Amino acid sequence: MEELPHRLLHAIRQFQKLSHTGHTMHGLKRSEIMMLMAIKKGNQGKEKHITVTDLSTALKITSPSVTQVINVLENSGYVERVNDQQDRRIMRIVLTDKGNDITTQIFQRMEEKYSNLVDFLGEEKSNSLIELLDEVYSFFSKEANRKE
Amino acid sequence: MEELPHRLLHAIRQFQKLSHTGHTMHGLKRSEIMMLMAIKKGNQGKEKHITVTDLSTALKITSPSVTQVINVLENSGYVERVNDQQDRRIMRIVLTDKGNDITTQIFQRMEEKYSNLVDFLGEEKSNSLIELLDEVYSFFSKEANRKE
DNA sequence: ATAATTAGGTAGGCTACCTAATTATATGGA
DNA sequence: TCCATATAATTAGGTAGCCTACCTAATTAT
Repeated sequence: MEELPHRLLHAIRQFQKLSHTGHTMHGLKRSEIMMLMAIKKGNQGKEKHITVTDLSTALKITSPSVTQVINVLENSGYVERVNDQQDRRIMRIVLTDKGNDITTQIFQRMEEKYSNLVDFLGEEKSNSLIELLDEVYSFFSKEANRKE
Repeated sequence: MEELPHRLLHAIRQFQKLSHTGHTMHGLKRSEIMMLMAIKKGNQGKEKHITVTDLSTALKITSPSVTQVINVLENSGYVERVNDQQDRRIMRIVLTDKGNDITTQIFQRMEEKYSNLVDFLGEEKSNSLIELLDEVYSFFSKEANRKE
């Protein structure tokens, strides 16, 4: 039996390779899907629509990266940019009807996919996994900061 | 409290973002480090050195991708290509002394890093995590195959 | 007024992959 | 023995998803 740290390294590496599979639908790329979900989530039940900066924070990518994805989604007619009236530097990102429809479908499919995973793992294990992933995330985030 | 599937999705997404941080040292890229480790591991205690095809399988990337990384490592003097005598189509990849030294250091640092993680989590949780990551991996692999 | 900051955008580059086509070699069967 | 096919690796070119460096416009603080 290999040592624990090596087995952990291997399991993590293997798991992280998954990020490049799946998550494409309706001809949208993974990054676009994540953006649409963040926009819908950010706008839910709020009177003010989400901004580029908020999206950058939510998705943990830089604002130029947000801009690029929004450009694609705007050209495809899924979102619109609306100038804020109070602060004219701010762009608020709004889903079009078409964008809203597709994002609703995306949420449904994601819900389905991850519900299946929860069924597969069981509720207890799913909760442990969330907890463990958070712990590892904070461990590596701390480590990354320490090395700056 | 949000629903379990959504929390799981979020935890997984967040965790997978980690793959783009860390893992660079000695001016080597993540892909190059992974390649060096695979070469050293593949050559350990074997009379025949590892091939491009073996590396492709081990790292789960295509053989053209292996070739590219090997080119960089060869130009930097970390590895050498050696023609197989029995089958001259085959290239065997060998670490140079310089390559071996650096890979030994890489293994040490990885060992240290993941030992720290194991210490942080504790042995029991580390084992659970490995098990859970494997389960999720097999779940999504199955799903990806099903959709082909 | 002016300095500093904030929000967002543009241009260009990088990593880590990929697919398709090509070259070189090996091998099983007519 | 020759050929068709298979296999190993490489070459050529592309893509997704980020990044940095820098810019303008607008706001806030002095």
